Amino acid sequence: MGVSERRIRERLDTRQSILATARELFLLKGFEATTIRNIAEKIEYSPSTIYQHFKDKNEIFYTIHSEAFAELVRYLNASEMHKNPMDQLIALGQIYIQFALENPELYDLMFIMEAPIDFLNYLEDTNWIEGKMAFDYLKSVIANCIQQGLIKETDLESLSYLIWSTVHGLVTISIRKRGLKIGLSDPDTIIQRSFAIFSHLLVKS
Amino acid sequence: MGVSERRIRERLDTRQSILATARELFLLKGFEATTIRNIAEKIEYSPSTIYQHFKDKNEIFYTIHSEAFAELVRYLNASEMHKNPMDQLIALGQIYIQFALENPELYDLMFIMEAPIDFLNYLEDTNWIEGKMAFDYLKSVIANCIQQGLIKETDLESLSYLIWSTVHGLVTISIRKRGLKIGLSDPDTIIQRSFAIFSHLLVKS
DNA sequence: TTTTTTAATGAACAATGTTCTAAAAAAAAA
DNA sequence: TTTTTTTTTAGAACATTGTTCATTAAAAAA
Repeated sequence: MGVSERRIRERLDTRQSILATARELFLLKGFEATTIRNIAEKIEYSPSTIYQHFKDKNEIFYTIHSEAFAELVRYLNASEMHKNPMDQLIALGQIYIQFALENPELYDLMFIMEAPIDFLNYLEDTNWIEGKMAFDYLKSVIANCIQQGLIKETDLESLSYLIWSTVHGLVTISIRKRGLKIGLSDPDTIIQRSFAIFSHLLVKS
Repeated sequence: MGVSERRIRERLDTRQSILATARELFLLKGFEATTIRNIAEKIEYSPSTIYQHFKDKNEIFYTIHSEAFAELVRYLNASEMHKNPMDQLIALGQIYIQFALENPELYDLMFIMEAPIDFLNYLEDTNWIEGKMAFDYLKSVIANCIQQGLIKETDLESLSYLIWSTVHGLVTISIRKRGLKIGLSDPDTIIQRSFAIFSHLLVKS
């Protein structure tokens, strides 16, 4: 009797609709303004039902954060068209920036906001696998560059952290609204130009 | 009759005690957990009294943010012991990082949190003078480097934005707890090493 | 049909930022 | 000194928030 299968399916459906609604509201109005009651109203359930699917608000946004990482990976995969690892590394940076500028709210959730990390801490989980995997991927590309003598640097971890930090810094100044407020012309343009300078520094090294 | 002077002085005193208490609680428990009622209780006034001195919570934290910038400037001034502008630039980066690691909550407030910028937006003020002045200072040092031929780069603004972004990225990954969670050994050490690599890239360019 | 399991709800709680009206205190005027 | 005016302070109240818990409704199993 496929009855229990149907119930599992139904449970998954409401779970998905919670996530979809949460994401929609989040992209529209931000984290704080996305309330449990708001989500509940939209999916036509009571607020308490949501707590049958998620421990708390943090878990909802941890889940959205995880899905966003899957999207980032889809973006980054495009870098593999380059056979030269140095070209791939530059492409990686550009795509990362592109993702952040096209999805500023999601980027914020993934790399700035506290909610997802708070949920990990609740789980007493010291491993942020989504971030770890992305960073490991970056490291592997940089390792290829070093191996082929395109970059002269032995400290793989520090160099990878530097490169990640640089693109992260470029986009977060803009995302957290510090760029516009100091009279920079166009945020996107200056980010691109700055990254171009950084690329040259790396290639020439 | 110095009575009105005394009253002005008293007003300033309670204002200062609000700020001191807000800062203390903020450093101890963070932004959200620092409530108006909490502050009021500590200074032995009612919550509504606080609203006679500040429009809202954002203004309180905008003010703390401004004071923190004064502290950052005190840190950065130490860089002027270097006569060579390239040395000064490197020192500037190191001191900036030092400030961020020694005052992570304040750095967060200054460069990541939304409260201060929200207050500026409420004022319809498009100018973030604290940030603008700090960035202009950085630009002037970099301009000296370019002028003396120590850096070959004509786009002053983009280069300055790159350098700021890099140190900002280095420290914010750590401050927003993304560093520990990907299995990096010691956050402070890797930040220092990454900045050293970046310095070399800059100097060699 | 009855029992058991599951799902969903509504009311309630404690806490938040903020506002508004009334009271208390202080200063100024008479 | 007494009265009036101004300034400060307080207290209650409002609308929201995340979250919990006892109860009800619904569905499945017996």
